[in-house]
Amino acid sequence: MASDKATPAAEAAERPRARTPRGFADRRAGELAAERRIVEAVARTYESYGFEALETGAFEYADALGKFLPDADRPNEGVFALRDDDEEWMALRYDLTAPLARFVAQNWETLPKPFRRYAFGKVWRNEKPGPGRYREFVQCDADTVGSGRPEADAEIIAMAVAGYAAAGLPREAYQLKINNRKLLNGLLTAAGVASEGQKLAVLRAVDKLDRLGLQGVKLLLGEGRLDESGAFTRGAQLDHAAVDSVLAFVSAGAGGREATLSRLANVIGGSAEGEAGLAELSRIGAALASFGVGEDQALFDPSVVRGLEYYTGPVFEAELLAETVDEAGAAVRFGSIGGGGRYDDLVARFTGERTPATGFSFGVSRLVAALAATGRADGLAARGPVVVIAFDEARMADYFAVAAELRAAGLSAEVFLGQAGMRAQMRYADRRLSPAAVILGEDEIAAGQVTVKDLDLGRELAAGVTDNKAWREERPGQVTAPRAELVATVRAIVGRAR
RNA sequence: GCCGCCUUAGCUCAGUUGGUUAGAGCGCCAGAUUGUGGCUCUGGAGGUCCUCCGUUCGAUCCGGAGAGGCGGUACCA
Repeated sequence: MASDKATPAAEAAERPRARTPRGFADRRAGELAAERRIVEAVARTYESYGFEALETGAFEYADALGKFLPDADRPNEGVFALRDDDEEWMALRYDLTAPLARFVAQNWETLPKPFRRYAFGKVWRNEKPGPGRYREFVQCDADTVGSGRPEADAEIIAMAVAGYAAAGLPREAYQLKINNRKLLNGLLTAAGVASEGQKLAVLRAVDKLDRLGLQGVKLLLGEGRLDESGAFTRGAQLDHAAVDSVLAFVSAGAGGREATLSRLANVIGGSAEGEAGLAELSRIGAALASFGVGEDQALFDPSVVRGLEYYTGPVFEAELLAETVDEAGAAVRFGSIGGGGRYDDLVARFTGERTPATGFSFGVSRLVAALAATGRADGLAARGPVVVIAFDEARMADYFAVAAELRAAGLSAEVFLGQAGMRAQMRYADRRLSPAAVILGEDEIAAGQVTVKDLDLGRELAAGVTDNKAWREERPGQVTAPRAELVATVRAIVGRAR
């Protein structure tokens, strides 16, 4: 502390501004509880399918994440990176799949194969944040490494569906769409598109189908598209015949899985790769049926492509269907609440050996937001503890004894530790959404009693009360019992709270 | 990254044609009510008017640059 007084303005200028970093969010008890419920439910589901838990560190060496980092101050965009003591670039993981590939490569010899694991945790992306789009969020992944069978893909899909159910998402609220990269690849090859860059541009164009519609995608497949802001996006430069066959392909969805498959067979142009993709989807479909996954939950949709380049075959995406609006009444699109696919080349980056792998990533943070928006986050506000009113400085020991007694009985309880009158303490308990307050004043102590107030009952009755004096004198939901019956009395009241 | 709009109290927003004490509603704190949540009434606290530079006797207001937010677009291994 400086002894001479700085001017108030100078002092203020030195103070840091209290603010959350861009794209990061503070999350409070209610949201955390909802998230924990979801993660636990999903983890239990994955374990019931025989997947084991795995945790890896938040940082990975940047080369393990597949980033090429030049000797510049700033490594590639998209990740948060820093240089370790030994000059090695380390980066916060941007998903849970790349760390898995690293782990599998490192421990391949000793792992039971196929290796099936689930993992949950935070991932970080250094990207432009937006509504429902953060730079730090939680994912829950399940992957099977070492099995190329389509049944492994089907199992992952069935598990994802079971996970959403366990998380409390109603089945009509979302759809899981399945496609195979091999179909479009084969179609493009048959149409004479050889360049990888062009194929990638086609994938990007198809990815925008939900936003731009068939017309927009048509432009992006050909010359390019001029958007409302005046910016021009160069297209994939396909010729008319190729554009038409891609559009026919992405429009071949809808209907049951079998129907979609037979429709796709007519539009993929008869390439070997396309046929292989079709055969895989057919086996996935058969397996899904035996897993009991309904046609309305998981369907084949040729318009699903997924952005990640490393997918080599089947790709999946879970999309929230429910229409939701924000506080201002504007429509909110949550986009995908999970996705995944087969990535047979990822482990090979480390080992040089092609290792089949498939997995699904569950967007936990998105799902919490989605459940809240669909009004299914039953009370995102967390319930508070039983509050023991601190009446008298000299009696603090009694209050702590009451709280300890309640805790020993398995109830959450706390003694009010601020400096405030009883009115403010009641208001505190009200705001914490506490189910009950324990009042132990001079009168109660003298009489060997304790007063317990049912705050939920008061909350219900408060709406109809117009006179404060009457409200106070009625003391709704308040009971005074012998001190020895404290726990039973509180329990009777708390038991009624949700 | 690029384009457009925006930034005044904790929140939602007025306002100042450049001038001395910048406002409202809600929220917050206290009292009315020596020991009781809501309503009502009374009082109170809370602002570098996003930041820096420039123009000016004087800038929250005008000009420039930057930051942050929102929307669109691109990218997303």
